Amino acid sequence: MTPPEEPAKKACLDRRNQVLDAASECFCALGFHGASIATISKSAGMSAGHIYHYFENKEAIIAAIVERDLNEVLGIFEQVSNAEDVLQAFLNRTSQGIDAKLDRKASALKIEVFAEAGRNAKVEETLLRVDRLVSAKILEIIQSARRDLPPLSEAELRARGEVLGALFHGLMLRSLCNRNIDRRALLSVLEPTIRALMVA
Amino acid sequence: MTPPEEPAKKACLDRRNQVLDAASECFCALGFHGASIATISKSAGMSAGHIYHYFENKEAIIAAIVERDLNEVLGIFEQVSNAEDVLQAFLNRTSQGIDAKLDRKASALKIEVFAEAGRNAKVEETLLRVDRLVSAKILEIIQSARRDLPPLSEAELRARGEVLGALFHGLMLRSLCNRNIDRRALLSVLEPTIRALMVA
Amino acid sequence: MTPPEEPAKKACLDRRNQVLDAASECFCALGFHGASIATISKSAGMSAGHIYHYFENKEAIIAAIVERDLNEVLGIFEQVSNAEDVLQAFLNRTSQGIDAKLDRKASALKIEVFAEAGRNAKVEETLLRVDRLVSAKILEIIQSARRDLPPLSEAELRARGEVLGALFHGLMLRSLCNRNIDRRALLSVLEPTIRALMVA
Amino acid sequence: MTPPEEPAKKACLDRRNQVLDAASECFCALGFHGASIATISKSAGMSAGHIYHYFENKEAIIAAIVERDLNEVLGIFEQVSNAEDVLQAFLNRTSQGIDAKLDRKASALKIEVFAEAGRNAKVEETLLRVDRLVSAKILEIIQSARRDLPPLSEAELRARGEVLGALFHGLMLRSLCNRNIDRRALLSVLEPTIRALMVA
DNA sequence: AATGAATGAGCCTTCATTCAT
DNA sequence: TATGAATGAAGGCTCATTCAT
Repeated sequence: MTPPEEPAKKACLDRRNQVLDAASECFCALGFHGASIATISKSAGMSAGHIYHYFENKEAIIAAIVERDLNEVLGIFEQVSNAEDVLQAFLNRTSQGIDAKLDRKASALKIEVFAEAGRNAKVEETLLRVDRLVSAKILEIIQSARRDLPPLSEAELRARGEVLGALFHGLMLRSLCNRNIDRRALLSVLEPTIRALMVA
Repeated sequence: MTPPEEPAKKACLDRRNQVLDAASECFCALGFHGASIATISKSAGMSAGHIYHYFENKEAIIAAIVERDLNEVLGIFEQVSNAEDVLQAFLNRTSQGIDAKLDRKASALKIEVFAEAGRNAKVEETLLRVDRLVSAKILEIIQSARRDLPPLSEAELRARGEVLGALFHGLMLRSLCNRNIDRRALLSVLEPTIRALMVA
Repeated sequence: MTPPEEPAKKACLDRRNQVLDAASECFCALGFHGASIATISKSAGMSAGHIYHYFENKEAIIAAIVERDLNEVLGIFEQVSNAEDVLQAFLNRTSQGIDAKLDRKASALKIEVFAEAGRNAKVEETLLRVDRLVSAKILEIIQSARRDLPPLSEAELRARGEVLGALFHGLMLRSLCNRNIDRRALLSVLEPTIRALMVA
Repeated sequence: MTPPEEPAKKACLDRRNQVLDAASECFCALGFHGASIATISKSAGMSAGHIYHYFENKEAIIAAIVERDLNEVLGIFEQVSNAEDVLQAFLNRTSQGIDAKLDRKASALKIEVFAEAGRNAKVEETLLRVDRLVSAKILEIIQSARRDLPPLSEAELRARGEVLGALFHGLMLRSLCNRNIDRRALLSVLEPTIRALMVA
């Protein structure tokens, strides 16, 4: 009922983030439905009722987390996109990307987001919105990497973007199936694959 | 009056599958938490209480569905693995694979499974067990496709398997982000990528 | 979620009425907001959750009570309307009408209904719907009593109906203000007033 | 710097009335339970916490409003009672009385008060206390109007007062049932009725 | 005087599960 | 085998009220 005002005070924002951090952790461990407001409030060191001073409802907490996480991803792609040699920048980031995707906790939360998007319009909207931005960035990156190559058809360009996306998204799911993925070997397989998808 | 054992058992199994089918549909549309036993029972044309004659609890229904779905996947890979020309068989299946992954409802359920695995030991066990089998099949397939090529190191082989897996798993997530994926273009990008991962 | 089916069983209807009776009592004593579902369920000898097998929600309980009470009133006016000498029948009922209105418990509940109608669309709808029927009956009664008199204009007829209605409705409020109303004296004042409103 | 006592007290009273006005409006629109302290404080342009500097609790706000409203009514009857020709004065006020009673918002609040009186001792006490005063005034008015007529028995006098009271109280309830009451026709029916109750 | 962060109790509602029939 | 009445434990959320500032 009391959504935070525009020029919210720092203390207020801190408290808000405190909720977000606690909720993130709880959602990771228990899922969106498994983590109750009571759980989160306990983890955030705050009464359950007070959480509603910072968020309209549980869904809004989820949406805020989703927004935060997705924007982080968006930031990374923007960095890559701004690099001199985008292909190289992309490949350089890949290693860190792998580490991120293979972090089971983090992946579990991301997967939760995808699952939630199927039933929660607000989450879906956020997911789609940010994904559109990220996808656009990826297409930019591919085109930028192919500066000296003949341009691709729109359809092919988009398809390559989707496959690249699938590759990284898919690693999250793999991390949940296999705890012992060999990062080094993975990287050595991923690199030529990415290179091929971008500049072949 | 009572029919002999065998048919009775069959009727029982049919009834069980009836629940599983109904539950599958409900879970697809509503998620594991969104679909209540009442919902499922209504959809299965059976009283809520009676469902407990066939399943110990809701978790068991989920586990059974996961088991069934994963075994289906396993079956597909076994078929491919038994083909004359495995690479070609794999590529042939890819088109159908794409259709399956881009079915948003079905993907939503699969994703739900992954999310659930993080909190539900039984589901995780099933997921890991079947995934181990599927992964092994994939490795077989790769090796079979490379019959005339120098063998890969264990690590590289596994990594290629993971990347192939990520590719397909990832498509499910992509389907949730983008409703308008161009199947044909996707296939034309996927084919050389898969080929490269298997026989390059 | 489980609204009662059309051919509901008797036991089920009994149980439903059991809730209605308990709720009526609780609402009388505590008001619609003061009486919680827990209170009602305790008073009905039933778990709180089970109440939702008979009513979609608390509002539906309120609506059912309102409906039941108002229909009772409607029935009385229908009886009067069907009498040989409606004026006399009306006057005869007046005494019982007074008793009903001066029953503080019953009046408190009715007043609660009026108050609730201001904020609860479903209750308002029920109140208005039944009141329309009752009002129409009253107009019929007046006209019937004036069979041998010159007809009234539509406006005057309606106004007389409203004043008659106000008289009885108002008694409920009076009963809440004054515990010691002299029924006999009241009747002797009411009778000529009603007579004048109907046949003067 | 601090202003002298008197004005300070006045400012305090003003602030108090500011709360009362805001609360009145909120209660009209939302009912006693529907209007939260937060709602009221927002409407009063004051923090929720600060309201507790002026009122012990929500109940006290309700009681104060009831007191204020009832005293207004009392004032009106006192004016009538002091008029030269009380019957005429009463009839003159009737038109305004009708307007007041047919104001649905205002009536809803009054009804709310009656409902609340059933559960809230403080409200009931106020209601009864003021009603006693008002009733006494009405009896005075009747007697004064009958100056040249034979006196009524105590019981009959009181009964006439109750019926007059019921008439006006009842109009509030009628206004909630029927939005389209014809004021003019109502007045023309009410006038002879009142006249009869007072001087017949 | 004034704020608004903070609490905690309580409310309505849902749902997995059990059990008498 | 089959039903559905019944329970009880949460869960999300609201709100009167308090208190440090």
